[in-house]
Amino acid sequence: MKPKVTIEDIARLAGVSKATVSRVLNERSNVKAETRERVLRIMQEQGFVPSLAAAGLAGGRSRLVGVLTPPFTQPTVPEILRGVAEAIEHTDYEIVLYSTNAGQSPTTIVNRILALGLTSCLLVIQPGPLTPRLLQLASQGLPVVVIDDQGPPPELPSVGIDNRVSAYQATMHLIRLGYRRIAHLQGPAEFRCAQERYQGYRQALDDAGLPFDPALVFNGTFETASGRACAVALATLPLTERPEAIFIANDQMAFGFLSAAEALGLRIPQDLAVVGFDDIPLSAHVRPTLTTIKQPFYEMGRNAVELLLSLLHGPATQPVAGAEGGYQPPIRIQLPTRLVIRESCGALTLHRRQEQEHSLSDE
Amino acid sequence: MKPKVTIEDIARLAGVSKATVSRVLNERSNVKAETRERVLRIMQEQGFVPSLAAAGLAGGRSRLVGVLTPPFTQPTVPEILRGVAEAIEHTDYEIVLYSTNAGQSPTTIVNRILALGLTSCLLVIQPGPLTPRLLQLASQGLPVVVIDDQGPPPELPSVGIDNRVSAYQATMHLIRLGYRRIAHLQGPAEFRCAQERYQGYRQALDDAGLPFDPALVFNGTFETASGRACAVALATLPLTERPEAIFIANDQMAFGFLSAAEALGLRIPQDLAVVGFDDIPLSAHVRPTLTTIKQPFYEMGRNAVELLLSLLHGPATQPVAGAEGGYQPPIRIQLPTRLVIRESCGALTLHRRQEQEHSLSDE
DNA sequence: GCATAATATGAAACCGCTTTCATGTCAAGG
DNA sequence: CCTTGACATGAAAGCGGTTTCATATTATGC
Repeated sequence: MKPKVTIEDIARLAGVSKATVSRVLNERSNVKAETRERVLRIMQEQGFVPSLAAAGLAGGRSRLVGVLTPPFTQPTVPEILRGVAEAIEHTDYEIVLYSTNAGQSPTTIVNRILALGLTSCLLVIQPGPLTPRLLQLASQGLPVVVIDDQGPPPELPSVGIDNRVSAYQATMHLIRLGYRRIAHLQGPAEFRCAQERYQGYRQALDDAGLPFDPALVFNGTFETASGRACAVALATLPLTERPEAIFIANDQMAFGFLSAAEALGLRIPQDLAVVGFDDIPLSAHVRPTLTTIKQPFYEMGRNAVELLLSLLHGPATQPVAGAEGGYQPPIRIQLPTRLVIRESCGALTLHRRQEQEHSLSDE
Repeated sequence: MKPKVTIEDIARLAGVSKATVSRVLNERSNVKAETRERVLRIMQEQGFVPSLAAAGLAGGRSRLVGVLTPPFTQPTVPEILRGVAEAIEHTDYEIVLYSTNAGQSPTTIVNRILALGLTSCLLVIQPGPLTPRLLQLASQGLPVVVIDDQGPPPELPSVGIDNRVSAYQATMHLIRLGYRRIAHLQGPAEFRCAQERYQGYRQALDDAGLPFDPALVFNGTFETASGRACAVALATLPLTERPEAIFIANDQMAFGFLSAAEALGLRIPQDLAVVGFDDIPLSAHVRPTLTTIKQPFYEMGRNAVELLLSLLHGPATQPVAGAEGGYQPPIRIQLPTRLVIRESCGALTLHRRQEQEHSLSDE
């Protein structure tokens, strides 16, 4: 291996001290233009790239962003990560990836990450509740940005969507299509987003003056299997009690629902309209294709990085633990979602739609 | 932020020197058992975790594995990465992720990675040819493992599959189903795997005594669009010249083919049987579901990490540049693939199959 | 023309750990 | 009882940067 070019080499070649080279490196203002030029040229010539490790050690802060992710096979993750990676690319930071692959305790992982001292900030992609440890660290000044879920009061700077409004739109879409008995398959209660989506659903019913029937709300786990279970449960309902449509809290469950429905001879959307939530890649390919709320995962990744870096550079990085005065809630970036209309909601089968507009006007 | 516990703190608390603590840390043998115990206990109590950054700096080698990947949205990547992440988790290494998101030159990226001095080894997920720079570095002793593609003679230690044999199986499967005119949509020539798959296809035809018709080989780019283009090209062929089946060099193109075929009124598998290659998640969900060769991506990731670490620890890590004597080709781990039979090849529609065997005998 | 401030640069300490080299200790060997 | 090692440990020198503090240089004001 060729010996690495160090700051010392550059200093010698440029006839200056290491300190000056370091200043050039960090774009400090107090270096004579001429000197800077020379140093930069030499660095260029020598192909010098400063060691992140050394810089981190010496400077006390590092140029590494720790990214904590669920397994990549969770279908929303790759897009988010793509956004993260792309945003990082435009900076001089790098990504250290901590995948919570196995079922380790998140707290353990977080501890390990930080103790390693590599990264000085953290990007957490975590659907579901945050660990107390993370909150504690953040309150101690660790820059953290969370993608996706958020505890009741926003606890950490985060990037996400408005689940309530999005769910409202999804449900309202079904209502506008003329469906009146609309079921909901919700996510697990510990997920904040599951609750919010449920609320959006309720609100839409209310606003449309539709009665709410608790029997039409099913509990899911956000996993495919619970979608299947829900379809089975629906199919066993007496015909008169069957809903005409269902808003399913994520696409993963919707897939399970779709496949079970097919097996049960339930035609989608003719017998039952379905709207999902997420718009992951598969959603455009299942049969029938899934009408769903598109989450801007890529943008979420990008925005999260930007937010994190602004936190890092920004002034207010030091919310002293326990400090009371001047509390301001953590920044939350809320990105817009979009309803993607495909086959499963029945909107594309026009004659059907017209029928429904009739029945709507009856109201 | 709480002040980090350093090796010095531990040393003081244990009443030993930093050097001794370091020895314990690195599991050197020459520490009295009693001392080791004490130090370990104190480290435990203090929740001490050594700084990777400092260790890397001081030791000249680091515990960071650089992983160079294509964008995560390339569908084969997440599974590989999952394998990588899981394998890493069992070690005390961490992953630094370099995603070649934008269209930057790979050489630039590689240079940057190494110059950063963070990582002392590299895992390259790169379909397609390797950059000369990478080869050069590897020959200088940088431990590198490549996943997937491989230049004509294996140039670097790598993990992958036997593309030739797998393609052979795919094609042979079609042949066994009774198809005789079998087309091939191949990947771009600069991809080694594309060539090998083509060879496997040829070989299968030969072995089955089927004539090879160059007009039935189409050039693709491994992207969806070229699958569509191929379907269009096929559809314009006079009926008599149309193939009965096609082996498509990757699933991505197969999807394009499938969707275009549908639009063109070409029924799969009745009018044309299709076999793909990769078995990415979508493959089980497109309509018709895709018969394909399953690549063990997850295992590839795991094996690559293991290979890389063994290279790192192993003795022969120093192939001095230019050294001639005792050359041994780089290790290649070849993982088995599997033919996954789904709808698109027609094997599942039995009656239909019989029909075809009839029409076959007519020829 | 000289005091004073602003600007540019260098010397050296330091970040947390590894490693070399020196030192100290103790058991075996003569 | 005194070597001779083997073993255990400590002191100190880095690793490649950053940062503080001091110093040298130049610009500014009166």
